[in-house]
Amino acid sequence: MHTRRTHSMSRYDPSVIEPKWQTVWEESETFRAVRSDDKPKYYVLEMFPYPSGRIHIGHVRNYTMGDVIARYKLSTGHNVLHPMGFDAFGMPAENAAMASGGHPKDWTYSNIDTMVSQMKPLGFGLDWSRMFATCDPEYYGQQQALFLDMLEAGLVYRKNAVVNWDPVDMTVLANEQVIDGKGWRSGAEVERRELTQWFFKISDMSEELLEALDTLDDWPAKVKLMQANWIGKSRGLQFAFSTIDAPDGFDRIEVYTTRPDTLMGASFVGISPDHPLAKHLEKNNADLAAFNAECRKGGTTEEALEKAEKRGFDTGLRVRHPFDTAWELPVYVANFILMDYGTGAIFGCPAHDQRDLDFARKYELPVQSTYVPAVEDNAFVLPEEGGPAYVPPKPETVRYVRGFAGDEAQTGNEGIEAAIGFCEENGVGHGVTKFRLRDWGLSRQRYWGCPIPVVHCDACGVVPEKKENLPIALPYDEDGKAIDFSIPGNPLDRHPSWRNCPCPSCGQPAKRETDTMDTFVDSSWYFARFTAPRADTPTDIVEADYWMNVDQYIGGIEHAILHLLYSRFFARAMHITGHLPERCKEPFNALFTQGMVTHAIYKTTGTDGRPVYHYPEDVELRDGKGFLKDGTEVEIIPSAKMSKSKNNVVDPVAIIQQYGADTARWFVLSDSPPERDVEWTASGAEAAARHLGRVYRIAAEVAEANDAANAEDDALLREMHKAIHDVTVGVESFGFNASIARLYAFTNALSKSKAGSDAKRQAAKTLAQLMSPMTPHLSEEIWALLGGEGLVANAPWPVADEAMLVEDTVTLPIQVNGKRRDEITVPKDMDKAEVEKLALATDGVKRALDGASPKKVIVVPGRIVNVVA
RNA sequence: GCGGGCGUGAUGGAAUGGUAGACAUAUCGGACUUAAAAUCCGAAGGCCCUGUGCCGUGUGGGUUCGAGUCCCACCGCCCGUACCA
Repeated sequence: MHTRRTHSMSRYDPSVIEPKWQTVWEESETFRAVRSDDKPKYYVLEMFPYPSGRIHIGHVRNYTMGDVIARYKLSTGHNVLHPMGFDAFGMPAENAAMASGGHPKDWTYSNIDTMVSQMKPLGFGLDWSRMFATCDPEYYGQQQALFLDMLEAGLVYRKNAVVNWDPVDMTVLANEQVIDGKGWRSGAEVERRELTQWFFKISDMSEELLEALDTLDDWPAKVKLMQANWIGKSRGLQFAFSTIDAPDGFDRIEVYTTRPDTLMGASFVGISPDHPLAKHLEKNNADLAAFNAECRKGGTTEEALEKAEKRGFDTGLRVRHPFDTAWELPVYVANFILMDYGTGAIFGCPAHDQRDLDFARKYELPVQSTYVPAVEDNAFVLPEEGGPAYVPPKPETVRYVRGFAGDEAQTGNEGIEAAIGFCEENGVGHGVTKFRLRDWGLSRQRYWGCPIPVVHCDACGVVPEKKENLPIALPYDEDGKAIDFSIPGNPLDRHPSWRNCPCPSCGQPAKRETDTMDTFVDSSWYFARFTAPRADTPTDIVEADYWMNVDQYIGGIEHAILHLLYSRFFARAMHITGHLPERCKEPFNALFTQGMVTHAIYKTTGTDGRPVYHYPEDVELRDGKGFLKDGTEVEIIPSAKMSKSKNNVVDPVAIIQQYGADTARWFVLSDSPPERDVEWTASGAEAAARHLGRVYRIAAEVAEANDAANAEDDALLREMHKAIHDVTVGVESFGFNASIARLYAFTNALSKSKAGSDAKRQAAKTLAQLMSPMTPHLSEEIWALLGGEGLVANAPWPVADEAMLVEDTVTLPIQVNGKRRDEITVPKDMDKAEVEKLALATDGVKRALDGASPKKVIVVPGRIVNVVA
């Protein structure tokens, strides 16, 4: 058996070992997912990558975590589906074409080739046969079919919506392309402009998407909380102010408020610059028109709107207070009111809202409290007397002074309900429930996306394309001439022939829709497509029924809201349109959000004044400062998410080539808890490689050893069972770093053990198995070396023997007043009174008590004793 | 601005409300070596009056027999903020 000499196997050489086992896995189809009723299925999925060019260390971290789970589940007897694909549509491909010529398609597929060739040497247990990219016509054609089904089901509609408009480039800008309110290329001040766009009716599902969060037991609480806040269910009062001498059609202004209990403290009415009344009034009011135009400048992000200086314009119009017709309130147009939320109009109560108070002080409007703290507080200053706005949380008890519910102290929520009741009784509006969640605008005025499969016909209007004509594929060129991507705007709009098509309804000449879909659409159903990636319908219901749901989904916390919410919506839409079973409405059973890999950004300023970003490998660090090769000092921005656009990415390929895939995998898992962000540093990779070499050496020695069984065996086997237990718990709870720490300890124990060869071989084989999800190649090698049966990848996961985990005695720390003073070692199940007696007799306790008698002794069995003096 | 999260030695981090710093990195010392590397063994939170002493988990309060952990406030950083993916 032992024909090879220790000498020849004492060196661990990943460049030989790793390709060898990868070939074995591939030839034996170890990770090929095939439907089977023999074993329970397990679907593990990591959020698929964008093909930015090369993989970075964050990808390695993310996909290694998923691979640990996939390999662990395989060895616990599951039929595992672990696929990989590419989220391949999007702006960077167009930007690349714009910057350096070429075609987005060529750029994208070339990047995919590169990234696949970089991922394969990492030895991930993936079913590569299921791979696809969302820019494959076979994928996006099925997405178009889905869109048509959703259109038919009433889940899609058109309406006007605001976009960022670059008035110089005459093009729509993404939020990312708006920098400090200016277009990134032209530098022109961005304007907000309305376009007719396609929308998914996600808001119809607000209530359901909110309530179903409670069923997601294996999702992080923080993600559920973020989604709940984003959906933003609120209870409030909707009513109308009647206007005085207003233009025709504007005799009422509808407002929505979540604090109707502050109605008697109202001081002004505010409307959005995009409110129909504001737009009407600006026609005859040049100053207002100028003010509104000013408000419409700058980007459309909520952040930009909220952070902008709060400004208002007095329209001169007045409304009557609903409970006092003599009480008139001014109507302001205000830049902080969003047309998209509520009715686009509010009333301001400065006493109980800091933003309204700032506004009131700026425009010298009255301030009047409707409630005060329930308990006397000398430090409290009324807002009308110069204090800050008094804004207690709704469940807090207050005393109403101008409310609707009497004098006795009550909570804000009670006051709100009383106010709604009073208003309804008196015919002033009604209580309503509203959601913050808006419908999902999916139209993009860009080339590199999935074309929206509809046709505009002069006679028939907007007509869905026929399914038999799908896919509506993107044209590669302009009828033989290359598309010029350096011209701003969507090339589909100016394509000579692609737009022209017969109307699917009447057959007359018509025009294709040139908007493409938001790339979030592509990523909202790819998980379902992986169950049958070549099907000629969006899903194969038999395959989907077998493989869905995703049992474990893994991805970045940055996707906590949009991607995950859109996917939850799509799963429901796919059920409604017959593409997924009802039980798949929540498609992800368990979610794990891993932290981001961050790295410093190195920045200089180019001759044109724009920032230039430098790769870490081009920067030399000296005394905390960074320099380029030519000696130029760079600005160091401490730590940010790795991003291609900032060039602060670290290429893992060098580490893989130098130390091997197992070292890279072991290293990215070993040092940090997976949910936490990590500042990337390669220092330590060499030490990780040394450790794996040591494990191999120990295993090789054990394979050669020939020592009789002895008294040390039991201790080693106990260590082994404890390691099995702890590593398993770690892997199941994403505590990979804790599992690895435990494996270090077990390796040290094995290395020092004087046990017999049989016990050592058992321990070493178990060590290889426990390491196999993280270091699969090394583990296969050791497994084979020690005569393991078959592949370690397929070997049943070891089970800890409970009897071997139990200790007979336990060491209890003894505290006096919470400070550790001594310890005792006692039988595990010694009774409390006995433990107390021994504890009080220790030198440490006697010294600390100094003759005094203890007031109380707390004995926590098996954990600690605390003497209270 | 708003929503969510994080903060522990030189460094990454460990710790069901129960001995803070496991495990590792870097460092230092020793063994082996002509030497170096590799390997093996060991040390190590801070402070001083060197006592079985005091302090110590971003800052300040609170709950508790006991707080890194729970609660409140603040500071700093990160993520998201609906057209980056």
